[in-house]
Amino acid sequence: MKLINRDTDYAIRALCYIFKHKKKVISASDLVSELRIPRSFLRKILQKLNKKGILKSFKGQGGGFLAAKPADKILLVDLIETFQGKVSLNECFFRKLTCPHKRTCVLRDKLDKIEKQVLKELKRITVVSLLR
Amino acid sequence: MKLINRDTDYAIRALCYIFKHKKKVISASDLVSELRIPRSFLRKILQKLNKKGILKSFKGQGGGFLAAKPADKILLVDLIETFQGKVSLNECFFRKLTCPHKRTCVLRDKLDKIEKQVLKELKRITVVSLLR
DNA sequence: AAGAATGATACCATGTTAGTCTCATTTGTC
DNA sequence: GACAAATGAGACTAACATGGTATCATTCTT
Ligand code: FES
Ligand code: FES
Repeated sequence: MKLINRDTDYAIRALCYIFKHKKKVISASDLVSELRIPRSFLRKILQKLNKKGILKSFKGQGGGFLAAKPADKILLVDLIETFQGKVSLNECFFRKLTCPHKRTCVLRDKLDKIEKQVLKELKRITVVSLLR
Repeated sequence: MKLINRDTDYAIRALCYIFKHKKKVISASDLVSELRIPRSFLRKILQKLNKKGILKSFKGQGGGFLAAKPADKILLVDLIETFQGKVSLNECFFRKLTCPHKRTCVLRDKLDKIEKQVLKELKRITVVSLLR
């Protein structure tokens, strides 16, 4: 049961590197040799970060990526949702249909509470807070 | 990202049924027709609960299962760990080896804190609290 | 001895995760 | 303009996890 999968993890590392070299345009190649992440995989991740407006991309020779917003505006929870979908700890299994107990289910209630706590914490973690 | 998988979910339903019919020995067949869980799958789950000392089993004609301890002594977290392994939200991916940053990693620190909170909550939920 | 139950365990189908590959497009430099 | 260096888009794949099935052995009651 992992809160963070590999895509998210790599995204975090890439972002940290990019923020540590602010102002310079960083290419996928730079990141590959620095972070030792498989090239194609990393490229997919960078593209996604670009689409989400977290990075800005520049094509062509000398191109690469720049941060599109300040590090303290990038929340961990946004990265998680970008690569793993909504944080949802409390999906009910009942026959794959909408669960008939949804309104009254005690377990659902309790897990919802836990989810809210986790979400609150995840929203407090930004890329700045990971830069050490 | 689910906190509870299908095995655990089924285990909870089975336990609730068993506790609602305390004293009677409940066979897998009873549970199958009541809960509409695939027979073989449910049997595997019941066996595991037995091995873990949460249920007591009786073989032979008229056999089945009884709760081995009171409902308020069965913690949700125990069920989760029985079927899904230790709750561990903060596994680091770094090259599948022990991570060189383990001591200093800021992210690890923050996720550890979240994990502790979740664990604390999960320990407060028992089967009693799910019986409504 | 027969039948009803669980114990143990191997097997299988499907979905998810992590990763690869190819080709198209854009851009800077000569 | 040609070419090389970069990203964009998206199909494809290998390995693993999840959810479920099937089989045979063992035990217990009658
Ligand atoms: S059983 Fe469906 S929401 Fe709880
Ligand atoms: S990078 Fe390995 S524990 Fe954080």
